[in-house]
Amino acid sequence: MTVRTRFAPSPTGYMHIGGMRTALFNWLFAKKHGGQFILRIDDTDQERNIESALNPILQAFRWLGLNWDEGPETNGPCAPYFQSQRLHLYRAAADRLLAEGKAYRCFDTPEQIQADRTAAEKEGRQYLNIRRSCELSPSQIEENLAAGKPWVLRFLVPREQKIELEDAIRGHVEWDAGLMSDPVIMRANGMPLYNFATVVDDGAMQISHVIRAEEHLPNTAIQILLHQALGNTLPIFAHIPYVAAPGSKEKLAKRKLDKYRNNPQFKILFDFADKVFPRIGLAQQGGLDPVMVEYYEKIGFIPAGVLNALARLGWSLDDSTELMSLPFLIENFSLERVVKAPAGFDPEKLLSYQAHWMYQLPIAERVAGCLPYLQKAGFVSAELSLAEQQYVAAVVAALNERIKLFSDVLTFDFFFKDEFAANEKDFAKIFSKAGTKELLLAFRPVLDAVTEWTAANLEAVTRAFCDSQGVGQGTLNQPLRICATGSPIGPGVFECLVLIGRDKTIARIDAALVKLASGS
RNA sequence: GGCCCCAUCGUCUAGAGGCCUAGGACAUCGGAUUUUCAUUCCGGUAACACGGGUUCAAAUCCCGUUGGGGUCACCA
Repeated sequence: MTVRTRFAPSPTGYMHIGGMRTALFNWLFAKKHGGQFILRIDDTDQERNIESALNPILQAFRWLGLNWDEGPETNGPCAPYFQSQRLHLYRAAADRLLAEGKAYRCFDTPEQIQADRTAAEKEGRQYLNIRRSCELSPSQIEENLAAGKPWVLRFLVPREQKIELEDAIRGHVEWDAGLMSDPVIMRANGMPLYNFATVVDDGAMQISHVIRAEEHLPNTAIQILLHQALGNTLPIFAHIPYVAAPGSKEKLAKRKLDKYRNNPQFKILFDFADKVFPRIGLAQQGGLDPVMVEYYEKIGFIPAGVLNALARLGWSLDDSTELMSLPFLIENFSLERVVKAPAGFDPEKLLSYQAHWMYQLPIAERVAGCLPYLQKAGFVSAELSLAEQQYVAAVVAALNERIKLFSDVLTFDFFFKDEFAANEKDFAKIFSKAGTKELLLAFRPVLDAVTEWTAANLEAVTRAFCDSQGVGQGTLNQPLRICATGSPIGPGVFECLVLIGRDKTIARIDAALVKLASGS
């Protein structure tokens, strides 16, 4: 059997990070078994269909490097892959069910249905369709149709049946069809409903494994019935746990975003957004938030980090393997090792995977990743000169593991800005020590006399000076750093001085000395 | 509320009856290296929801309780 999996997003304008995890599992399973991964667009609900809402979804797949074998743009043997272009298939299947008496035209108005529901609730019994329309004679139906009375097509649930499922992850699950109401499969406007379109397409596209989040488990009962009615071979179902909000068991949902802002684990991601997006010209965070895959791309994560974190959400290889590349995942992924309980999304763990994979990235790629941030922030020109290119490369190399996200380069803006203000608190703290100001003052001419402006020489000069003054080197290094960079953190102080350059360094120290003279 | 699912450190997880004095990772707390920061290295704190069974033996099997969650549309 050829393994064929699919992911069927609705074009909502963004790619949900939890949905991405589901897509990843589908993709990995298909790749692992040499099968195909299909992208199918569920765009049957016109109201939910936003113009150009598909692109962010495709972009998320492209960014992470998850290619689809069949789907939009690539097409394939089961084209088209947009459900809105497959209506004839749903209608044909619906006609068949109607002709075979497995579905019926329901003329009940929505108000009537609602009244039935309310009545059932009042009496404390489970609501089931009253199936009035099934009592209609053929001539009465003809009359209704001729009169243009609106109707929907409902699937006639075989109520005497028990539905059994052997889920690849959950094991045996069963339902009593006698408790299920007849689902609408075609709308009044002739559009199919999700459960029906899904079954028709999964059948037509010969999907072998339906891997999806567990919130679809209740749908599965109906879908199994529908598959049976249509005479389809049942796919294997695998219901993976949903992705929960950090530190909770609740499904991660975009509409709960406001609540997440106060979530301590989630906070770091919102903080990144607040810090970075305004600096790269994205007002209102560019409409991006940590529920969306786009957020991670725009804030400067790399695919390997995100992929590793996603893979470990509800899945593990063994008792110790944490760091996994995409090729490694393909080789080792299995449904058997998917856990059953919901997995809380953990931004901190994501960050640790990110840090690891970022450091694996060749320096040239790290530079390439950082550049757009510097350009958008206006620190380097859009048309990069060779000198700029080399300077950025030198800075990124010096920053080394201090860059975890590409956008982290903006934290070290003192390498790029002419003007900066030292952090008052750090500045005051460093110069609060008696003699520090005087030491720097005495060092100023020594620095001026330095001819060879290299890290090694600067260190040697500084060391000699400190020895002559009878103080430890650290006593001078920190004042030097805060004056030259404005920040108490960063690469080695001499590396910083070299990158900043002689003129700027001396100018900055002079500015600090003026400030100290007037201040205290 | 009906139906369904789930339950091991704060978090992600290992654990298929004896290898469990419950392992790893992230976070956290020390300590060493780095005269900043980050990295790296060592070490510590920290969990089987509860109650009954079954068994010589249960985190692991069964039942119940509690708790959490999903889903109940002419959304997907």
